[in-house]
Amino acid sequence: MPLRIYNTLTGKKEEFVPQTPGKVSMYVCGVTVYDHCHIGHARANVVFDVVYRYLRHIGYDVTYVRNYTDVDDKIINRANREGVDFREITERFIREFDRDMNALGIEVPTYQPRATEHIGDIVRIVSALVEKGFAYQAGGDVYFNVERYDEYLKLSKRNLEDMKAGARIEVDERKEHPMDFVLWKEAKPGEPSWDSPWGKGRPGWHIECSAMSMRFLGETIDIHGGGKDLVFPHHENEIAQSEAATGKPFVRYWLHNGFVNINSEKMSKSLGNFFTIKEVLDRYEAEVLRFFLLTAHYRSPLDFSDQNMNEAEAGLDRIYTALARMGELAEGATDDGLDGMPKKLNEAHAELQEKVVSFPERFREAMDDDFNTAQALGAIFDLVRCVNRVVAEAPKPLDVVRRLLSRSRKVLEEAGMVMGIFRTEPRAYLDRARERKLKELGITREEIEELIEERSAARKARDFAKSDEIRDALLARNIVLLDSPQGTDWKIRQL
RNA sequence: GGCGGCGUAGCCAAGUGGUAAGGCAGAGGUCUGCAAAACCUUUAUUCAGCGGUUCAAAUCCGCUCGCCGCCUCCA
Repeated sequence: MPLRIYNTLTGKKEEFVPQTPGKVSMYVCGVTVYDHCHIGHARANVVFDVVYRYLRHIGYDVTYVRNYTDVDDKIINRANREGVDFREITERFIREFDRDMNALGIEVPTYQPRATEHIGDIVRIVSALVEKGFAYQAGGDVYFNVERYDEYLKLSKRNLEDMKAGARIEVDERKEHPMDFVLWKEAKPGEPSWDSPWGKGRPGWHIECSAMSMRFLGETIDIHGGGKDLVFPHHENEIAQSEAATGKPFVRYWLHNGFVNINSEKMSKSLGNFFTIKEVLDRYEAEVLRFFLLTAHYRSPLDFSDQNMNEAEAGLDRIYTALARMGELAEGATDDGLDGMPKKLNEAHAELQEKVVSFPERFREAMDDDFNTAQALGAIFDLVRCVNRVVAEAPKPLDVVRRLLSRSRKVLEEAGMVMGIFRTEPRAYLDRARERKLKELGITREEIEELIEERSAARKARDFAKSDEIRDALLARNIVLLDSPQGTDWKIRQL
């Protein structure tokens, strides 16, 4: 099965065929660096990180560009408000963005250009558009004339007449058509500016992405991604100005991720219903947020709530716990020769063998179907259940079983690499998650272990009243005890 | 007003023509001193509603209801 991708431009899932065999060029619209990132930004970046990882996983050589928009009205406004140079704002939020992305385990793209580093490229494209008659100067501004470009609105599938009818924007008198958009903006006194054939000014919002995409990836690229809210006007305008300038298709596959919602409403700055990445990472492991973001298909809306995050945490915990067991039981075992293994296995073993051997294919099928991470997670849980079953039946497994467990861990970790989860050594993850929660609960590991010791002694003496008293006391503080023949472990109660 | 999307169990969520993955929560069981964890069994004769196409529909078509998004900065 080939990889199939939903293309916003055609409105269909299409087989993915890059223009150069074996190579993929991919551009994703980054953030405007004027404020903290919220989990909507986290989603977009996690989604395209998984796309990037998966494409490489299946053998493509991927060149991935993600920009920083570091000149824009909002940045200037903030700089004015704080009374600082705009670069102070952009530097600060670029650092924050990088820190957030790093925490989320987002791979660093091949190139991370900034708009201000490409003013020359931008001016060249705008000049070409003016020369070709697609753009016109009005005072110190340069506008793109949407009526000259026949295919305008092909991405968002609207038409100019309807847009005019529903327009809520005040129309600038100098525009030839109300929908014309600015390519180059004249600088007001005190604003950051660059020299251009039209005087001092700065780029309009959309042109930078065209310029950087062409600079690093060429005039036609394979994949361009971003949030659904960028379809219009941002990506529509990128297409218009790029294709008008080069006469070539700009992007072959357009990908757009759905929003993160709060109570079914889009999370956004203007509604004020957003959570920053940092806030969320104070409460949850970064992998929990990543896992949560991957529980739904990337194009679907995803509701952020405590309950949903807690469920994601429980799910990830379950997988990590199983991985830890696999690691312990399969220590030193090889995972060779599983396919021709003798049929002397019992039912549970046979099921595990079947599941583990078929897992990579199931995973790939899910991911090939427009990066269906929700389905991929289903396959992961399915395998985890089989593993747990085998482990529950045989605490001291035979060599063949240890080989099955070793392979299980291997295939799960491979899948985890693609999704950017299970990146931590399982015990280390579980310990860290526990420590974080202990702090919240105001109890220490030593305290718990002391009480467990005390309880073990009571149990040995068959003083169950005391034993249960200790257990209940811990439970009241949200510590759950897990007894096993190897001793007593503990975990934090899911709330 | 224009355009687009969504509605699958108590909750989250896959499934786009062949008879409903998975997770969480719930119930019963195994294990346990009792629990917890884990495992086993179980929980949608049915996919918002109504019609239609088809041998066959959650999946295609039409209508109705409800929710959401874009059309203004937005991941």
